[in-house]
Amino acid sequence: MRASQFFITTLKEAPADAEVVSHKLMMRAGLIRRLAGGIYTWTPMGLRVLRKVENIVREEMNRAGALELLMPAVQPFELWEESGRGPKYGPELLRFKDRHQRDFVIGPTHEEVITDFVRKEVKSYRQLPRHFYQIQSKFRDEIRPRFGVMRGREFLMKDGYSFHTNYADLEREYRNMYETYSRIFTRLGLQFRAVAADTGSIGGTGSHEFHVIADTGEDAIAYCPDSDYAANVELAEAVAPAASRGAAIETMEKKATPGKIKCEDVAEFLGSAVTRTVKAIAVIRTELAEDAPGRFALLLVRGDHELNEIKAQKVIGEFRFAKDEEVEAALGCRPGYIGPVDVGQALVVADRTVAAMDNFVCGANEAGFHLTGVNWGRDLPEPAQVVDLRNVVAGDPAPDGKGQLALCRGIEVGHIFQLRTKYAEALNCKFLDEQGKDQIMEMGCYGIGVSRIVGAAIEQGHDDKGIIFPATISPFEVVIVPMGYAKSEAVREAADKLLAELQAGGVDALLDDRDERPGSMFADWELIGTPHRIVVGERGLKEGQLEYKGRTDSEATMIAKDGAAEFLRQKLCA
RNA sequence: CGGGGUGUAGCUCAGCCUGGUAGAGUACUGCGUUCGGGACGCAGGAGUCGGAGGUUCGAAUCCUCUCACCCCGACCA
Repeated sequence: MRASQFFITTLKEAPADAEVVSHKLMMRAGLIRRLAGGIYTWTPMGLRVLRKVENIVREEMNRAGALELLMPAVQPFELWEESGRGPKYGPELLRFKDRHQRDFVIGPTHEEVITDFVRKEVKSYRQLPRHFYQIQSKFRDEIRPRFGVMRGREFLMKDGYSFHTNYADLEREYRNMYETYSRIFTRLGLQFRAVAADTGSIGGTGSHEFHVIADTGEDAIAYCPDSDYAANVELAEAVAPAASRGAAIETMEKKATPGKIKCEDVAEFLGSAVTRTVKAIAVIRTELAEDAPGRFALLLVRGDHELNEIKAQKVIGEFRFAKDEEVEAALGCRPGYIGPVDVGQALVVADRTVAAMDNFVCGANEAGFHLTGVNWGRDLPEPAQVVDLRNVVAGDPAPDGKGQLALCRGIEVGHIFQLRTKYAEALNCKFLDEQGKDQIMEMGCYGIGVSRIVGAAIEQGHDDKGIIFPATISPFEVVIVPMGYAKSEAVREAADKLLAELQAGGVDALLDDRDERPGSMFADWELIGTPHRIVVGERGLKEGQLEYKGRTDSEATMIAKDGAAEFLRQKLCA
């Protein structure tokens, strides 16, 4: 490829709406351009990267025995009604009507469509197991698209679905995919970690997420440095404290704490520790009738802990945070000074840590006052439920008992699920077994965020000059930068010859024959992140030499002109 | 959806408070000089000042409404 025949649009400054490095650099390097919120055009430069990622994914999926197919982006809404997922998926589904007023959606995922396909095409145990996948644009009407391609509304995804006669075989394929994903992310040159995950709205049981480790990641991951335990914080269990509750030595007292709402402030004001305070979060359980007792509930976590809403939901069902008026109606006090003492009909659910506390501080249900020296059993009834309600924090004991948890952040680039029979049952996807009996199929599903990987790779590989792409996904593997291509016959000849040699050897090379000043060309290619650069100049040519510099090398090195193509081929194999 | 902020040239932003001829840098076009680390000079094209309504002799500037985008909280590859 020659730059004059390609399309290069770099920017000196990133658009103001780009927040994270990968988004800024993708804009600056001209990989993507925004069309609307969370919707991007991939330029020829960006598309090269996307295609390379896609092809690695494809190769490994094929190698693992999965079969590629392509399903429509547009799906009849009927299928979503049949699976029962229509109402649940809700506003994220982009719905529309065709000219006959029939309901359609732009697919956010394809469990329904693939299950419909398989239920129609696969009738016998002899046709199983089967794993189909596709690489296709998805659309999810995200509440808040951001970070460019990392959380777009339209994005490229590899989604695979496997079908089995029994659970053991599903587990086998699940392990196969676990291995395959590990291979894919390794080939992509990413530093990643597989973590146990919540199964979210897709449902099912076993599930792992694959995270690219990056500080800008949207997910928090808890892991144990001393074992292989790793889980999304959404899921990571906060185990019950080892120490049991102490004796009720203090008497309960009401203390004025004017203007002190946050637990830290209250603790400081009272000369106590935050770890002795209890935070009460008022919620409304929306599944219960308006006047049902316990519809209004108080969730208690220690002052320095954070409520885990997913865990809470598993215990008390669907809920939302109570409005100020609702809190006042139930407790006679606005949020800020609420607590679990004397709460009438309200359901009190305590985190395990809170249940083990003694002589603690909490709100007095009276504006401007807190209670100190509060003790379970003496000053208030034992909590109705004692459960794991909070996010784990660094230093918590690991649930596997093998040390302490540490936290890091990650970008979710892959997710594998054991769906079991959830969709097969809803959509009546059956096969005939050896005995000629109808059986529901076991299903697995496996996703990779192809476009997100590009962003994640940049989050992990960049410096102050720009992107540092692994050679496997760089838009070009080698860039040839001639000094005075238009002026010098010798330079032109040498550059053309090297390009031809590299191309003949299957190297993805670009010759920058633009009539630009050297500085701009260097800056452009460092921004774009190509891993290998050859400078062709009259100076070196006189000695029969070219100049080589790897993207992360601090110094350039001179290499023999005649061996340059071979030299680069070896660099690329290394 | 709730809370905060921003909309002026492709991009980054000034001008707005205190109303009076729409600006700079960068990018782009032409010419010349330059040419191994984002060159320089001259000339040029480019903006219904997000949109609508209002106040005013006069609105980018003040008021109202609207739309879009960004940031902080509930989703997911």
